[in-house]
Amino acid sequence: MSDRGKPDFPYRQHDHQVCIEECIERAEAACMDHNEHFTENRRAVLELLLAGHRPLGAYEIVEQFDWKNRRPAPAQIYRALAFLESLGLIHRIASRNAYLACNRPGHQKGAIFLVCERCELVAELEGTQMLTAIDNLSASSGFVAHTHLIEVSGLCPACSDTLDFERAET
Amino acid sequence: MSDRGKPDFPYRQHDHQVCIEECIERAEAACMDHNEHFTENRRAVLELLLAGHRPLGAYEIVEQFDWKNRRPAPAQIYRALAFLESLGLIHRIASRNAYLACNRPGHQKGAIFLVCERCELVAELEGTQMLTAIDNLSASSGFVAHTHLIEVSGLCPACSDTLDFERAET
DNA sequence: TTGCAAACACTATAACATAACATTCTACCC
DNA sequence: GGGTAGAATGTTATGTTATAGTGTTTGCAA
Ligand SMILES: [Zn+2]
Ligand SMILES: [Zn+2]
Ligand SMILES: [Zn+2]
Ligand SMILES: [Zn+2]
Repeated sequence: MSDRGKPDFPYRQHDHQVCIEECIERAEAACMDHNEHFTENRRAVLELLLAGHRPLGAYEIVEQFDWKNRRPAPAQIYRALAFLESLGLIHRIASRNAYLACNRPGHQKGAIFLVCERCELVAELEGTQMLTAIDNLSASSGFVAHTHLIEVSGLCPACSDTLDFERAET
Repeated sequence: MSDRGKPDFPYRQHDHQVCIEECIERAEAACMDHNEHFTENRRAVLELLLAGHRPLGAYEIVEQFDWKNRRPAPAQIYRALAFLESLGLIHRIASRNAYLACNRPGHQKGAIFLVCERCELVAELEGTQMLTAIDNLSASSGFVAHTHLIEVSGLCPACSDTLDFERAET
């Protein structure tokens, strides 16, 4: 069992191969559930996103995608991204125009994204409580909330330490 | 004195002319403070954004901008937007790729945006408490937060009522 | 008035995303 | 198997958002 879902994941050391395999399995299961096909294209796009806990732009995916010596057109990548997002397997990071593989099984809604400005690592935190608080705040103005976007930019633990160290050295 | 800053602003009826004038005055003051110029271009862009409590895309601004019979290039609009944003006079609404005039004097940081999916009206709520909560949550993972993006999509009070009414009629 | 820095004008291009339509694949019925 | 409907893909083109680069004008001060 992985540490996925714990608050300091993915900052902690973990077996990322297992991490990837779990996500792929989860994707297969999700497709089953929805009577959809986990086609080679969709799998390939998801695998590229799973390679690291960092978001990729659609055109970065195009560039890295040389499966069977083909170079797919953007439209195809965007189709796969839309499909994966509709199943909650990936998320769009609006502040980066980029896409991230979801790592919280069964919690596709209500995430808070912590985006490192230096290394681009993204952590996806459970945010249900925060969202409830925001919904209540909205409701007190008469606003009916449907979807939420919460992204925090800053420094991940490793980059924060590195910069502290560099500052101390000078 | 306007109702600006109260939780149900701008949903409530208000004298929008006063609303605009206050924002312009605030912009002039902010430029003074920073030893910057409130040039005609910058003023014109801000005025277009102030026309309604809804965000405009940069290219919408280009289209509406026929000041002195000129049609400025996008670059010029983006320069004005960057300037105004640096002074906290406008905000970028990431989920819409659009720009909104700020209506919370003195609170350029820590806003929560409520974006109506139907009429595009945007309310800007004070979100300091929420941000503190998010910072604490981030910090418990070792993440150092710098900037925050909180956008909620849904229905404003008026649109929510309208849709309820339409559903009741059928 | 001369010189400097900020702002502007203009052109081009980068970066991100979708529309439209033809073709291929897949599941299912006969 | 052969036909067929719907899903997925391949391909081309275009739409949309944002920035880079370069030269000119403007405002201000020494
Ligand atoms: Zn991992
Ligand atoms: Zn980092
Ligand atoms: Zn107003
Ligand atoms: Zn509305």
